[in-house]
Amino acid sequence: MPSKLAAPRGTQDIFPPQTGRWQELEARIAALARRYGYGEIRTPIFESTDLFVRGVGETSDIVEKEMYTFTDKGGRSMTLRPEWTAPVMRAALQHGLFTQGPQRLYYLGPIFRYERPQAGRYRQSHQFGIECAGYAEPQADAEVISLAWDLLQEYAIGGVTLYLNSIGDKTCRPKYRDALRAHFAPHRESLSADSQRRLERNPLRVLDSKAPEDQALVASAPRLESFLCTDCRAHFEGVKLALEAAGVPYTVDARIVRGLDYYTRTVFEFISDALGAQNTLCAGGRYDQLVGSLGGPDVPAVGFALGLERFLWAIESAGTSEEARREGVQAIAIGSQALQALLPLVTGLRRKGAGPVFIDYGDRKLLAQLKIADRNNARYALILGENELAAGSIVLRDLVTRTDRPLPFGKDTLEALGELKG
RNA sequence: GUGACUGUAGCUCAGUUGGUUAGAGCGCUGGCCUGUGAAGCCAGAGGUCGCGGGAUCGAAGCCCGUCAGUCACCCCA
Repeated sequence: MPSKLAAPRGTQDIFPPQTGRWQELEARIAALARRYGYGEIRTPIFESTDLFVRGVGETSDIVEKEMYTFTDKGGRSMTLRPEWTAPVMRAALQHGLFTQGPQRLYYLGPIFRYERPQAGRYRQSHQFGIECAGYAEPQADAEVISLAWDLLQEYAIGGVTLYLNSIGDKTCRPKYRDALRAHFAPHRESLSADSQRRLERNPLRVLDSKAPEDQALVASAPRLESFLCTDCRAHFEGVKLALEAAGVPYTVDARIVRGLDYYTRTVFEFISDALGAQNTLCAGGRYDQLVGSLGGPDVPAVGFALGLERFLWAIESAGTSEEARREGVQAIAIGSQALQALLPLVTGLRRKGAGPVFIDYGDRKLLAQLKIADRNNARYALILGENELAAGSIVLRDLVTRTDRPLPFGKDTLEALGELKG
């Protein structure tokens, strides 16, 4: 393989028919977002490095080791977007959107993270997500979750569980953090190396450790639930109530803590059992402090991000994707004279936009061209050879029923073919 | 960043204890079956056996390194 000219590690080239599946998913996402009243936002693919350091958090893994950072010719430090929320909030803030009341925005596009690729994880991947900004009310949390749920339902993706938790806010979380430290510190030597590191940086993350030696201590750790302040508790109850009203089933899981620093109160993940180790299809939460930390007013907000590669993977393993149907026409000319005569009809059919029109220019025999029609998944073949030219006719062959129908070949042929669709 | 496994034609893979010009299927190109499709027959193109070094009379098979891919860890969409 010419490794020198291969796509960079962790990126992929996408071809037909796979690009068709992407287009279909993107179209359905746009329609769904619109039904919920969300409008699309597009932001630059790179931003000031500082935006992510301040927005996502200095101690997050994204900022610590996963950013694609470069210096531009003006000596500014720039970073390829590793996540959308900070840029979206930056853009809304910059253009004064928050002075106009609550905002419902969705986005769809690539993100970049410098990680070792594996199943369901890439260095360039694509996310769909929404941000609902301006509402502190729990109904907004449920709305966001409900939209994600609907998308999963549309594709009949089974084996998905919604895990829900509240991680408190700036009044109650510090107390819980201290309690966790107090709980783990005496046993720090028996914790896994990773967890010992987590204990210093972000004790909450010890809770979702997978290391077997940590499990006993994790199980006996104090529950965040008992530390939630009354406001957070009320909010969490409100989210549950609104989810029940929306008919969205959930499972409360105290171990959901999320990796980004900006989350407050509600956090959630949609986990699929059809994927590999990277089984989070969609995740998000509330981030009431982010806009303020970017230098804006206090704007409460909630959102999620969904990984499109993982979503397409889940669709594939759910077997929800449809077989490619035969569509369009293969125009077949036998001989250069017939080709010349057929071209206007081909152009006419293409301009009518009824479906794909294929044609082979290679001076091949009928048999060879029918094989090409098969490969193109054409529904019909239009055959023009010497016999037809002499008779002033053209043969329309239905490639599914394998039946021929002669039609007069002339000015009216295009109209006669009007009913051809798929 | 760590670990395990893998790396032979466009794709999927053979290649037997190291031994002469490296194979198959599919795909591609051309031909045949005197113009009717997932077919058959014939022929052809296409490979510095990931790359570099080493030991050997001799390496696609062994040793070392390196790069890439896959999966997993960390972490996350």
